[in-house]
Formats: sequence, structure tokens, C-alpha cells
Amino acid sequence: MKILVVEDEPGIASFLKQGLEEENFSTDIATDGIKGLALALTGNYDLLLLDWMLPGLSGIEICEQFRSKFKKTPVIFLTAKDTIKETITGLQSGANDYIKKPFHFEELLERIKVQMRSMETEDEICSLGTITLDLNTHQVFKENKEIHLTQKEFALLCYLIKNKGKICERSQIIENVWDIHFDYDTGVIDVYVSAIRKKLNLSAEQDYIQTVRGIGYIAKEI
Amino acid sequence: MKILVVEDEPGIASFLKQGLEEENFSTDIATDGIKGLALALTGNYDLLLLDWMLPGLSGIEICEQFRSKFKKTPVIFLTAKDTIKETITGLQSGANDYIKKPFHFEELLERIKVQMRSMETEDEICSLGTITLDLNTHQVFKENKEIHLTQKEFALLCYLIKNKGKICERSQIIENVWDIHFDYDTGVIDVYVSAIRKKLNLSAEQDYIQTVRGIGYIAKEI
DNA sequence: TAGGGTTCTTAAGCAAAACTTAAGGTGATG
DNA sequence: CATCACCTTAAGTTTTGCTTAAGAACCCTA
Repeated sequence: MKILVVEDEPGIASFLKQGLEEENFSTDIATDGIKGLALALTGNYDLLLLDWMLPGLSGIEICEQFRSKFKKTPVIFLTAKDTIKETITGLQSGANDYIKKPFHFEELLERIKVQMRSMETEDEICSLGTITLDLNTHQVFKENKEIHLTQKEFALLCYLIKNKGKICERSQIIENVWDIHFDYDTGVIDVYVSAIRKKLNLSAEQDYIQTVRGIGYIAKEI
Repeated sequence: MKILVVEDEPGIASFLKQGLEEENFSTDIATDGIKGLALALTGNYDLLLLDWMLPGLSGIEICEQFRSKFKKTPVIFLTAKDTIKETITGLQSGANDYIKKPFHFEELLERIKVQMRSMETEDEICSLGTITLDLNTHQVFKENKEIHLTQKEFALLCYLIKNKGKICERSQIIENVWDIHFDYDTGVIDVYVSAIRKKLNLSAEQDYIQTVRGIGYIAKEI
């Protein structure tokens, strides 16, 4: 998430930058309208935070010009101009929200999150502790770092997590993950569990995937 | 455009209904929380306008339950609860906007229009690193140099970039770019990815388009 | 409508990654 | 301390993807 803040008052600008970066939004600042618009038009930002009164170009002009190219990227005004007329002008220029100064940072944050929500498409997700699986995109994250698993690894981990808290017998695993419907035992499962543990860096303290001797495996929140 | 207003105070309710219908929004009123939620869940509305304090069910509860079914339909709170804490609670419950009473009808109207806007439209430009796509003119630029892509190449690149950061499965790509709705696998996608990489001069260091073996491809900022 | 160019698709050979098997090591259990 | 289940590694096999080239389909324009 990259945010562009266009704000000429240094105090507010740095306050915003600091607060936003604490929330893990990568934040750039432009201190005048010309620079602001130029940066915005690079298309590198996921959200714009605009002041109205700016040297060079007003926030309104930035918003309008930006909107002619980028219809979807959210824009939020953050301005001292607080009359109804101004609010309406701001919103009509293409902004998604209009916050009046003085504002509470928490509210700003929440309104940014509202915009983020409506940007993202809903994904099916399942998780186990700090491990997250995105079933649509086949992505795996541990502590927000992406980790690549192969298809079979993913399928196996997925099966275990979907049944978290329940012991999964080896025969069930073979049936559901490998689609083999008769008795079968080479050490395939072991090999894959091993690979998953290695890639996810699961140790004895962090054994989200525990082996149940003689039966199978179990995925467990710790 | 159908709007559902959930508001127990008859004066405000009828004022809203009248105002909204003058603007050609077809408007229904629910005067308590239970009826409000039931109506909302029919899925017949394009936007919800919620009061917070309601007999039966609070606006917050309505919003949360509604959101669990309808992820995208915009919800706007219209309430006398005006502290920051309440505002944040309201927004966190899944609302798209939060307007404090007393409010100006024009501002409400404008904020409704904001929601309508973001329901429609698409960006005309999308980008990935130094690559820029202009969806109107079908032009592609890399480092500001124009590069000619064929239609299919453009469509494929566009699809990947619109989903940047997410792995796109081959089947999804075939479905969305080729419009083929059944299982299909020749190597078409590969050929096109290959062509795009070549034209955009993507090397191992600059692989904006990475292959995810066994699954598909992913467009990534580096 | 014939011809030239462009674009789309298929196929084939090569390269690389993933899958499976097997074998030797490790650790638990009786 | 012997056995059995599990873990790990390495090597062979299979699958998947990349690239190139060639034919088919689709424009334009004359």
C-alpha cells in the first residue's frame, strides 16, 4: 500500500507520514500542487491524500486531473475548508471522501481502511497461526512473508489446515490429496510433510503440523 | 438505483424519502432494525442508509450482518452518534461512510453519488513498475518508450497487471482473456507470455511477470 | 476477390522444476 | 536394545514450461 500525501505545511505532512508509516503504509510527500500531480500521475500510488490550498495547483485541480486518468484510485481530501459548499465541491471533483481539519488521526486511518476494503477483491483464505493460505491465488504467507509451495505441497497443507484440530489419517490424506482410492503406502506423505516443514521453517517449538505416530498428522494452533 | 433507509424517526425518514426520490432514487423505509435487516438481505437495494439507534437491532448489527452476505453494496451511516470512538466503530462494522447528524442533505446526496461512482467505472491506466498501459488507446509504454503489443498480448498483460500481486491460475487466464469456459490446455498462454516478455525486454533481473510453476503467472512490482 | 501483411494458434524439441521412490539415518516405544 | 515408524536426502522419472517455427485465420488495400 503506497500513499501519496500532498500537503504544504511541513508539520502536518511529517505527522501524517510518521503515523501512516507506523501503520505500514509506505508514504511519500509532495509539498506543492505541481509536484503532487506529477507524482500522482506516475500511477505508483494506491491512495491520494490531498490538501485543498496548495502552492502551484489546488487540491481540486489535482483531483480532477488525476481522475481523468485514474478512475478507481481513491482520493481523500484533508482540508480546513469546512463549509458545505466546499465539501460538495471537493466530492464533486472526484474524491472518495472529504475530511475536515482539525481531524482525528484514528478517523483518517479508518477512512483509509474503508477505501482499501473496497479496492480489494475478496479472497478465500484459511489460516493456522501465523500461516495464511489464499485459496484463490494459491499463495502462502508466514508472518506476512510469501513462501512458495508446489502444488502438492499446497494441496497437502491446505487439507491439513482445513481439518485443523482433527487428526488426519494417512489413508485419508492419500485419498484426498493424491486421489488414490486404494491402500497405498510409500513414504510420499512423509516427504511432503518434510518439505513443508522446511519451507515454513517449523521447528519443535513451532510445530503447527504435528505427527501422530501410527496414524497420520494434525494441524494445530499452538 | 434503489436505496433502503433504516430510520425510526418518522420526520427524518420522510424527509429523506422525499429528498431522495426528487433525485430519482427509488427509496424504501424501514422503521426498525429487524425489518431493516430483513429488507436489506433481500438483495434488492443498491445502497443502505442506516441510523445507529434503532428499535430491535442497532445499525451496527444490521451493517455487520449485511456485510457478511453482501460485501460490495455501499452502506452509509447517518447518525447522531458523533464521537470519534463511535465513528470508528461505525466504519469498522463495514460501512463505507459515516455522516453525523445534523447533516446537510446536499452533502448526503454527494456522498451517495461518491458511492455510486465507485460502483461503476474502471481505471483507464494501469501500471506495473516502469510499464504503463493506457486502456483507452491500447498503448503500452516501458520507461516512456512505446511498445507495440497485439490485442491478445495486451489483454493478457492487462489481466495480469489488474491482478498484480496475486497469482493468476492458467484456467482463470484462459477464462478471462480467451473467454473459454471449459478446461483447455494447449500452450497458448505460454506463447503469449513469452512474446510479452520478449517485447518488454523482461530478463531474469527484471521479471515483472513471474511464472508460478504448476499454477500460472503473477505480475509483481520488484 | 486476390494478395500481403499481421495476428493467432498449434506443435515439437529442449530445459527445468516437480513428483515419486528408495535407502539410510534418527528417534520413539516396548 | 531391538523394532518400527518416521525423517531426510538423493537420484530417477515424469510433468510442465519456454522457445521457435510453421500453418491457419484474419484483416486491409488494391
